[in-house]
Parts: sequence; C-alpha cells; structure tokens
Amino acid sequence: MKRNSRLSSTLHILVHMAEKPEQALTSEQLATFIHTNPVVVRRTIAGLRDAGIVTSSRGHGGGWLLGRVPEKISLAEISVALGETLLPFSTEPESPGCLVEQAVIAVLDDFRIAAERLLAEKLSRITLADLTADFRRRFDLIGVSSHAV
Amino acid sequence: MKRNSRLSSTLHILVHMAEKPEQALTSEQLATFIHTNPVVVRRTIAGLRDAGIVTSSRGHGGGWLLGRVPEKISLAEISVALGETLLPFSTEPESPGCLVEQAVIAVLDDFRIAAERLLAEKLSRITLADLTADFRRRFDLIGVSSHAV
DNA sequence: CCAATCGTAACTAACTAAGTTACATGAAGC
DNA sequence: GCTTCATGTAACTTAGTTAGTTACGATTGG
Repeated sequence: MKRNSRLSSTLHILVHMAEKPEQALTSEQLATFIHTNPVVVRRTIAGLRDAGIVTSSRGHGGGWLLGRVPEKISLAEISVALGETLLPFSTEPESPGCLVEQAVIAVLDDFRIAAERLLAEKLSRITLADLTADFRRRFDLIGVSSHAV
Repeated sequence: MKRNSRLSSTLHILVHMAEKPEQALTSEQLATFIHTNPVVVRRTIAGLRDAGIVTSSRGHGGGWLLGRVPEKISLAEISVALGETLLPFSTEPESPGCLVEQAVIAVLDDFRIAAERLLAEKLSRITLADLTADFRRRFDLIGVSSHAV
C-alpha cells in the first residue's frame, strides 16, 4: 500500500466485501487484495468499524462484514471515518500577531471551509453501490476478476 | 515553516512584497517573515519566478519583486507554480488487472477531476489584491503590523 | 483445550520535506 | 578590477510521518 492511497485501498476492500455480503472476510484476505498485511488493514479500517460502516468479529469464522447495505454507505462517510483531510494545506498561525498572516489565513480559511463543504457534498452522493455497479459492468464485459497480480 | 504551509507562507511573503512594490526584498528579509532561512525561501518561490509571478535580481540592491500587479495574480496560479496538489489522495493502480481496483479508480478519478476543476476555478477568483485589501482593513483597524513574534 | 481471529502496542524502515552548509554566478559600487 | 551583496543550486542533515512488522493478549467456536 502506497502513501496517500488509503482511500482507494479501503474502497477496494469494501467493494470486495460488498461482493460477498454473506461471508465474513478476514484481515488476511483483505490484506492480499491491497498487497499489504493484516495489521495494516485492521488499523486502516478500525475507524470504519467505529462509524458502523463495517463490523468485525473474532474467533473461528470471524472477520469483517459491511455494517449496512452498500446503497447507504457514501464516500463522504468513508473519508471521514478514515480521518482523511479533503484539502492538503494548513492554515495554522505561525506568527501570532502578524496582520499579514491573519489576512492570509482568513482568506484561505474561507476558501477551505467552502471547498470542504463542496467536496463533502459531492462525495456524499457517491455510494459503495455505485462502485459495485461499476465493477459489475466491467466484469460482465470481460468476464474475469483477476487478482493474480 | 511547518509542513503543508507552503501556500500560506508564500502568500504571506507575497503580501509583504505587494506592500513594498518599489523595493526589492531579499530572501533574507522574506525568510524572517515566515521564520525560516533564505535558501528555503528561494527554493519555495523558484516556481513563482518561472511562472512570472515574481522576478529576482542578483547583486547589490537585488532581491525579489512582484512580476505584475496584485490584481493579476490569482491563488490558482500561485498554487500551480508551487507545484501543490489540490487533492491529497492518489489514484494510481497498485493491482493492474484487478477489475475492482479499476472500478474504484475510475470513480475516484472522475471525482478528482471534477473537484480539481472546481477548486481551481474558486482559487482563480481570489487575487493577491484581495489579500492585501484584507490586510489593510485589519491594519487600519488596529494600526500596528507586528512582526515581533 | 485448541485453533482461528481480531485489537493493539511497540518497534523498524522508508519516504518526504524542511533546514543547513557550501560554493558558484552575477550585479553594483568603489 | 576588486570587493560586497545578492541569487542559484547541489549536497547533506534532521525531523516527522506512515507503512510495515513483530508480538502478544483477548475472544470465539468447535
């Protein structure tokens, strides 16, 4: 798992889970999908469990299941549950008292707040169901769902 | 200069430059504004010079000047010149051939492209002149522009 | 009781970006 | 010309972040 790919890796995992709604998948299995190891998976999606997006169970036959139907899981929620920031830049003061900085931060914060709201709104319209639908379309076309690589 | 504060630090510098349009400011002076050192400043704003947003000159009386009036310098240009990415997440394939990943990336890329266009459009409407205007408003209110800290 | 599984802490490794040092290049003033 | 003040840039160091790994405790089902 590369840097900055937590969102796409998590979505990858979730689509696989959505495709096997009855079967609890282990961290081990999920890890192979995204070429990493079980502990990284547990750590990454721990927030999703707290948010009710997935559930986990221990012991024999344990593993991970979706917490609700894919139609009710939006990318906005997932992003928040992962603790991802939508915008990468910081607006924290470094020179308290400098009016130039205050002006810069004020303008930048206005932008950031508006932009975040906008992006969150866009992300809230995309659900896990949209992703599985897209996957099935591709699958029906090609007929294979290779995980050889 | 903290991580992820390149945009706000650069804006800080540019507002100071806009406030002294006749006077070339040295990297040394600019560095003190954002509590770093001259080399970091040169490195950071080198891209702005390439984009014509600022000019630099060497030798006695040398330093940095705005390349054009603040009204014609947008935050969108600055952000691009800094080489900043507007969105933090990656959509590079890690499992070529996996249809699930392809579906995830397709959806995420659609979102990213739309989002980037949107953000760039918003940023292109904010100019350096807006920042200096905001600064002057604050200055007129308080009457001091401390850089003691 | 045992094997499978998650939860989590602690450590290591890899990567990124800022900070620093050093020096070459160029411009202005004497 | 020589000196001084600047930028330009390469190379190295340092600090911070995050993925990866190891280890082990807790829980569950057979």
